[in-house]
Amino acid sequence: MDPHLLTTFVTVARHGSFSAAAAELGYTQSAVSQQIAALEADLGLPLLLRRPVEPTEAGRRLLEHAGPLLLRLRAARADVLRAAARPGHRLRLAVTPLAVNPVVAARLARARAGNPRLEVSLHTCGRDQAVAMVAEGRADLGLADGLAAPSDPLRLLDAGPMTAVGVSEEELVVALPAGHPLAGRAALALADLVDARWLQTPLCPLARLRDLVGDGFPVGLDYQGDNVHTVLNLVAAGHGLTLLPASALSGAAAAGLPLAAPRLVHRVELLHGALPPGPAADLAAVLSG
Amino acid sequence: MDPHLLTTFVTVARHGSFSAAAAELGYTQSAVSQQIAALEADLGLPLLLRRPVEPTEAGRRLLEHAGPLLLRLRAARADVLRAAARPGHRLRLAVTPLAVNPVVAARLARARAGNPRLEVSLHTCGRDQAVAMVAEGRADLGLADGLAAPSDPLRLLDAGPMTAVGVSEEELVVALPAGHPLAGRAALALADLVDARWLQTPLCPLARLRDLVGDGFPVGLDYQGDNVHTVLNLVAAGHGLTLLPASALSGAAAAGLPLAAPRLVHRVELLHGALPPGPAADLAAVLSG
DNA sequence: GATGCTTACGTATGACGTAATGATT
DNA sequence: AATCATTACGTCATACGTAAGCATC
Repeated sequence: MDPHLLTTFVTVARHGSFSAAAAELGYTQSAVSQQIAALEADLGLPLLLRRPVEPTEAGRRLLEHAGPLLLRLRAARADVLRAAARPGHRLRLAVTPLAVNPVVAARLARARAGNPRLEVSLHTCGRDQAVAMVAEGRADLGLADGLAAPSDPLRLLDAGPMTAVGVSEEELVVALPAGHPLAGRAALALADLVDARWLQTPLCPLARLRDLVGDGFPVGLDYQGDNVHTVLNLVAAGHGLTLLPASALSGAAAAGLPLAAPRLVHRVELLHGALPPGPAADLAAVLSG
Repeated sequence: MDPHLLTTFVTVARHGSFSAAAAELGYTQSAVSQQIAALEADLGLPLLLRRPVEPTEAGRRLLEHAGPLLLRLRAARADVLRAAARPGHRLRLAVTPLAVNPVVAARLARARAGNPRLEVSLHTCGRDQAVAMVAEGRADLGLADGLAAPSDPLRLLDAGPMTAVGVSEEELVVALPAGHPLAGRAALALADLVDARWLQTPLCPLARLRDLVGDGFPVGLDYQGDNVHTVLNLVAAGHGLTLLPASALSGAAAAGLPLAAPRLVHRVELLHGALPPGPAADLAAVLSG
């Protein structure tokens, strides 16, 4: 169960080919073959079917473990090195699309005003990627957002010991077309909307909604993108409903109605590993309020 | 960052001695010295101070990562092997002290009645140990209990992909001496008790309580044991209060008052890894109701 | 017959043990 | 002086590359 062999295994499984994996990893075909053979001998089980190359049942289980395992290994190394590295003025933040809300943006401005030498760059990415970037040291801080019950933490990918502190919790609103039959109400209960058509977007994943509330929420349209204006235009055109933080709807093409029950909020959390005193720690302190 | 070297590192750190670690691991002193040197060279940092042998700051960070990492590695291996192993009739359950409540015990009886060949053994241990035992395949199923908000999952140690399903949620009561000034009330709010003295026990860890409710809950007495009768006698004698599932107080020396707010429950979860069809899967199905 | 995985074999790297060296109490 | 970690060196295992073999499309 050498991580080296595990890396090779996941690469082979991803490509469905020994030779392609060998090319990516800088090995010969033969070496990859030997590594897979060694892993299979170690476990006493075949992990891959050949021709076509695809994982066996045991292989699929191992794949489920291998990804997180290798991530944590990289995270451990990065965390140790980061704790020892001398802090700089250039800070990279990994942010999810809706994490930079007015509260966060204002705090960021305050931090920059307090330290003019600070150079900040924001990199938008998905939630798991943000966690991975912080864990692996490719970002100094992370800001991740998501749906949660009030004062409940987000369920983030576990990449080992990492700090996650709540930064803001904001009201969620149901975005729906201006002419929608329910658009006149003062507030909406999610229970009344389980049978409506919903947008499936990374900004409001229906799987998470079902997880929190229960079954239902049929998919009206799947939008693989994180542009709020696009989402609102899709909502306005009747493709489906979605949930957004209230601040994301200012001057929008769609109506936004507060969510009555069950009570859910849009939560933003700040992520970071070990932070030696320095600009990164200062920024983290300002952002977490 | 070879797991091999990581294992050696944690062993050395635990013993505070290269030679003792070498003896435990079956290496020579020299080999251990070389392994630590290799790890330090790989990271470019000293991890241990010598004479006396104790971790540096970087070493402490690595230690935090190494334990869970090695656990997940063993868990991955165990999970793959378990999925392939032929199921037997002897099932080992890792259970935390309060996990076997009347509901669980009744379901276990039902399962045994339904399959007379079933041989079950229960092994009591702490929560993290229970997770580790299931993850590493030293137990077929696990039953873990803890405090949680209603229908919230327990926060268990993450040892990789593992199934955790709720089995029972039960009312919590505040155990207090029969003559206590509050003992006459119908129910109690936790907020009224943050300044009372509390028992610190594995059955009701105050850290978890503070995590869920807020600061306070000063320690009256620390009891390192899991015997409910002992706890109730300590409560009756006025050493401090504690929370227990209602069913644990039948015929007790202390009074038990229902908890009004904030609403917390005693939750039991069933843990298992990959379960091929067989007695283990059948038992899991019965236990999860 | 071409493509792609496996096997055989030679080489080189490195991991451990023995034994000598050095440091600390 | 005794204890314990480090360094030096010899040996053995193993991991990779080259090249030949073999199965599948």
